[in-house]
Amino acid sequence: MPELPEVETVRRGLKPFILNKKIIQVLPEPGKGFYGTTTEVDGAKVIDIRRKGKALLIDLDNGNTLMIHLRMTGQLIWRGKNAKLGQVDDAEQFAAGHPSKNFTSELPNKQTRVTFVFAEGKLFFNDQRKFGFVKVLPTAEVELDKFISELGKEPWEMTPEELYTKCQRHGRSPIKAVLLNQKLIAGLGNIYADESLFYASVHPATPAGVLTEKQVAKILEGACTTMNAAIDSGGSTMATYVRPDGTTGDYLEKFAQVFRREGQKCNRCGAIIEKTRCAGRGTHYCPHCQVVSASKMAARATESA
DNA sequence: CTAGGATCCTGTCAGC
DNA sequence: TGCTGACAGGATCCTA
Repeated sequence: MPELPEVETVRRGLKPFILNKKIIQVLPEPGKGFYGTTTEVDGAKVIDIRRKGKALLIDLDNGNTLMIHLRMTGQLIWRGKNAKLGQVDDAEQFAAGHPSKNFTSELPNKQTRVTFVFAEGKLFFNDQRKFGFVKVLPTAEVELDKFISELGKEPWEMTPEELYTKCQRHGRSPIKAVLLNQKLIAGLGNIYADESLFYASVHPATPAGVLTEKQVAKILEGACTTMNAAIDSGGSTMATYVRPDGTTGDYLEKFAQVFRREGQKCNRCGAIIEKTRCAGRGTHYCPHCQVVSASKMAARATESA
């Protein structure tokens, strides 16, 4: 799950709990995604929490930074020392990232990769698959990290012209593949790529090179709009995972127009949303609203002939 | 250089 | 019930 809005939600949500607090001890599970030594972390105070694309950066007062990437199934869960299990208590608990029952179950568990012990509580880094990681870096060298240094601009930092140029350069790639490439544009994952393309009424398989500047601008607008909406609604957190009646759900229900809505009606035109495979990923779209541009142009040519 | 596919890992779900 | 294969909210590595 964790795309830019979820990582931003983690950043904002963790701040009140760990900013200016001391990590008494870090407890990594051996071989499970902690790169560094515990002595680089133990006893250090958190002085800032930043985000670059989908990477979370926790700056420490000893000159080191914890770079955390949640990848597909990572989660960060704060349990205050007075937290009561199963109780949604914003003052004592915070959970965000890949939504799962870990949000409300006892921790650490089998999926816990790293535990950060504070006097005020514990921060758990959980990951169902082992794709996520925590890496200790000198703060001064964060920008040199390969992932960070090659990261593209975030949608709101980018002009439509810039994205259009990238689309031209990768003209034969489906537009969805361009949107998923963090080196070209940072922060979009499978959900927001699909949602942005729905917003712009562009078919995910459209070769990036055939898109007009206007279409690219609309896609960029869609990325900004859908991700901002997700950040505003809290992304995937415990609050959006646990419904008021105590059952669990998915924050996607609140705003997704196409993602995981295959077989349901398009909110715009009523057609049935379809799911296919594009750029190696499950891809959702409305077959009526989102038509491949190339075929659109061909149809127009036929009409005028 | 770009484009496409395999791959890392564990869990879940659909279909026998 | 148990087995099997597909596939998953990400990114990298390898090949052509």
